[in-house]
This record gives sequence, structure tokens and C-alpha cells, in this order.
Amino acid sequence: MPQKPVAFHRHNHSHCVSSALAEAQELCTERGARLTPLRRQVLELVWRSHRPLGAYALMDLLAEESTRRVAPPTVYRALDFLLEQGLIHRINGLNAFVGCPTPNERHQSHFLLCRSCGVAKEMESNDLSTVIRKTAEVDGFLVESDSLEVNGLCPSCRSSDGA
Amino acid sequence: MPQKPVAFHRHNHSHCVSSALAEAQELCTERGARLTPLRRQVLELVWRSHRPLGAYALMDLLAEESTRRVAPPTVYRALDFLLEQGLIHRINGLNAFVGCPTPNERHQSHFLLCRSCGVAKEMESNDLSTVIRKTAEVDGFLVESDSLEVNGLCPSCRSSDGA
DNA sequence: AACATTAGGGTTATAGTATAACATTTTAGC
DNA sequence: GCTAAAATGTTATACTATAACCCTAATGTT
Ligand SMILES: [Zn+2]
Ligand SMILES: [Zn+2]
Ligand SMILES: [Zn+2]
Ligand SMILES: [Zn+2]
Repeated sequence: MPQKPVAFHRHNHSHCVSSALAEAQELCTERGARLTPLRRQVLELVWRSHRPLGAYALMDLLAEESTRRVAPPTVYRALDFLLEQGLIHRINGLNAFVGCPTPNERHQSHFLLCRSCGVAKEMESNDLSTVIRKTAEVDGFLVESDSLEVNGLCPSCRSSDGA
Repeated sequence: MPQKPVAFHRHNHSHCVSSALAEAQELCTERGARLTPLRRQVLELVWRSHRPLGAYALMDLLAEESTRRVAPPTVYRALDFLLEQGLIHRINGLNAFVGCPTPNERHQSHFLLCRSCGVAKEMESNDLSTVIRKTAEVDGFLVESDSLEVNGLCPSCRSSDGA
């Protein structure tokens, strides 16, 4: 029976944000990485919703948010840091970025992307990575990373006829 | 035991090109789609190698090839047509395009991408699509399309220490 | 053949995404 | 405080993609 995971549910979203920020801080401290105010702010903006956000949208939000005008390199550098730390993922098909709910465990970027509401839900199945690696091995290919983007309709949009 | 599929082999590449063009012509005729000289030429250039090519690289090749100066919209329109017909795939992670070896059967874009030699090999396993769909169903997600890009080392580069 | 209709392509301008290169500020270790 | 390294600021530019408008070529009808 199909389930609605958090990103596809109505839920108390402020909890997502605060726990994501807390966990990010914890991980960075643990790793000796510096979650600076700017980086934290970008992460917070990314977590505003479960929808992937583009770099320029983030720039605009930063400007609104804090009267802090940032140029593209600034936001891209913050995004690079967050990517390196596994705190966000990049959705190539959308040129956009979304928060990772489980940054503590290293993993690849596998997402369900709803074309109707725009919500991105990370697929947390390990089987997927295993199947990918095994399929690649048949061709003698050594996998270093992979990225899966699945487009379609989330449970909510599906039931409300999201066409 | 790992195998080297065509794209990762040394092979008579002119055969890839000619058979791809022939099959494209056949499919388009069958479908009432028009494989115009420009579209055919772009497809031929895409098939020059098994490496994904960017739109602007294709523009440059067109210019060299035929003294035919084309502007971006021209090449993008040709690429759009080829994508619609399933004759090429887009590699989002590279902003580039590569020929499809099996355009007769509709399928999703699943690729092995060698970071050393740049060759792209399409993964033709159906199991992969099945696993993806089933995994998505667990979340109640209706899959419409998906895209998988696997980065790493092809058999050749792997054995010659492609780091 | 003349005509209308549609699709393909040419052209110009511009939007959207990302990075190079260099200057300045902040931070951490001594 | 001094120094070195890291982070951010700043300017310019590269790379990718599309909008809008026009013209020509192909197709189908009378
Ligand atoms: Zn994640
Ligand atoms: Zn939805
Ligand atoms: Zn294909
Ligand atoms: Zn290789």
C-alpha cells in the first residue's frame, strides 16, 4: 500500500528546517568544517520548502531576506560547500538545489520529482544503488557516483488529478 | 565476467554512424516525421563519437563541416526534434547530447559516463527501469520518466589506470 | 497552376546558469 | 599582534538556452 513520505505530506515544516540546521551544525563541527552565517542562511533558504531552488532564486531570497546583496559567485560558493558536505543535492534536470534529509550517511542523489507541485523527495532505498552498481559491473564499468531523477506525480497530485 | 560493450571497445565506428542514420531514416519515414538535411547532419555529428556533445560544439562542427553558419536556435530545434523522436538522449550532467543506439524501442535515459575518456554507454537493462518504478511506487509516486547518469571509469580506462 | 496552410529554418536579441580572476575581509594558529 | 589560510566581495565574462519575429519550403486543396 502506497505511503506518503514527509515531503509529500502536509507536515509541520518548521521542524524540517530546524532539525536540518541543527544536524548540519553538528556534522560540520564534527568534521571541522565551518558552517558560516552565509552558508547557514543559504541552507535555511534551501530548506524553506521541499522544492529545488535555483542559484539565482536563492540570490533573490537572500536579497529580500537580509538586505544583503550577493553576487553569483558568493551563492555558488556557499552551494559548493553545502554540496561537498552532503547537506544539499543538485538536481541537474532543474539546475536547482534541495536539502538532504540524511546528510550523516554518504549516498548518491536519487530523487522523485513531482511535475505538478514541484516537491522533491529523496529516495532512500539502498537497493537502488546496489542494482545500479551491479548493472554497471556487467559492462565492466567502475561506478564512482550516480544521479537518478524520476519525474512524475507525487501521491497528493496524483489523487487530485495533477495533469 | 565483465564485458566491454561496443561503445567501450575499439570498433569500426563508421558502422555505428551509417546504421544509426539508416535506422533514423527508417523510423522517421514510418512515423511521418521529416528527417531534413539539417536534422540528419546534426544526428551525424552527434554520432561522430560515443561522447556526448554540447549544442555549441555541434554549432562549431556544423560551421566547419559545411560553411553553413547556424545560430543557436537552429541547432536547438534540430536537437529538440531528435529528442522527440528518441534518436538522441540528453545528458543533463554534461549539458550534452549523445546518439541512442536503440531508438526503435521507447525507453528512459540510463547512461554510464567515463570521466576519463568521455565515452557514454547506454545501459540497456530493463531491470533498472523496473526497480526504479517499484521503488517509486513504495512512496505512492507515479513515474512518467526518469534519467540515470552513472559516473566512473569504463573498462578500458579502468585497466589503464584512468585516474 | 494558384492558393491556403503548416512546418522548418534564419536572424536578432535576450534570458538564465555558472565561473574566472583578483581584491578585501575574516578567521585560526602561532 | 603577526602570519597564513579561508571566506567573502567585486567585476567581468563564459556558457547554455529560448523568445520573438520573419521568411522560405513543403504539403494539401481547389
Ligand atoms: Zn541525500
Ligand atoms: Zn505533487
Ligand atoms: Zn536510448
Ligand atoms: Zn574511458
